[in-house]
Amino acid sequence: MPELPEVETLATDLRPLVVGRRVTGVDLRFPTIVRHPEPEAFARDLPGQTIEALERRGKYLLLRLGGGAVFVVHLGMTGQLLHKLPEDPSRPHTHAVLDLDNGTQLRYSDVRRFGRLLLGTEEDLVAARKLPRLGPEPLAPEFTARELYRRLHGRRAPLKVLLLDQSVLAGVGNIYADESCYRARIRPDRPAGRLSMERVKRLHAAVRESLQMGIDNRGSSVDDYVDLYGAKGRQQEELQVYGRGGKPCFNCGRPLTLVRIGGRATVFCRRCQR
DNA sequence: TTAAATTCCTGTAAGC
DNA sequence: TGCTTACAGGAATTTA
Repeated sequence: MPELPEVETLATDLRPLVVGRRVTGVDLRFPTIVRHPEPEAFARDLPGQTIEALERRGKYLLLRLGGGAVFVVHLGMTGQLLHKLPEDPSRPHTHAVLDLDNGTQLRYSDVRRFGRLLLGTEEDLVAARKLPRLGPEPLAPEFTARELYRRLHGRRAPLKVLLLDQSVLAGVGNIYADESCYRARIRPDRPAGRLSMERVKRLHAAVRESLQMGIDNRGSSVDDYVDLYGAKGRQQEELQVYGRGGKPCFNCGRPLTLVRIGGRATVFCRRCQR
């Protein structure tokens, strides 16, 4: 599923294709995928807008338009954004198609429909509770181990739960949370607020390395994730623990433990992670 | 404020 | 073979 590295890959590929382009038409085939404003207003207001910049924030894709407006895409679990020509066949579960002024199309498909499309100013979307307040960007230079320590300190929830909490840290999902804990050699069920500064430093480095490796490999395609052109990433081949419950740990050979933490499947090594 | 539980959604796979 | 059921999970929402 799309997490920070997958959305970053999409943003990097998409930027040169859409920045400077004007949206000439919107075909909204499954209107409820639009969460703000009303689908009718969305389909009416988006055409005519020019995409001036494209950014990633956490797992969100922000396409900045004129006048302070922003077109927001969140892929949920199975959302896909594809760059196509009008004559290309339409995949199943294509919920929205944007026509661009160079004759190409941006198509959004999403089997489970956990994703969402938004349109408005960032302030309005936050005020309407459609765009949550996100924690820091894990890869930003100003995000330090001390900052992570401060955000975890005093919290009683398991580390895994807080790594998944987008208001604590933006962009980490189930795959990279498990991979980061393994890399840091910390049990994901440990109360986050009791970790020593030394261990938080290790965690901080592990989170950043796990995410950067994901970006370098163009994302993990464990479920439906594909890039703009429908191609899979390579990071799923590098995963150490995610999806490997019961299989041998690559470090010590012992079977990896599968548990549920915060309602999420969590895999870790009882010997290598303490 | 924090934490835990529930909900949304459908394709896939396991079990009978 | 064909049916039922459990499971996958990001994040909003509800409850405690």
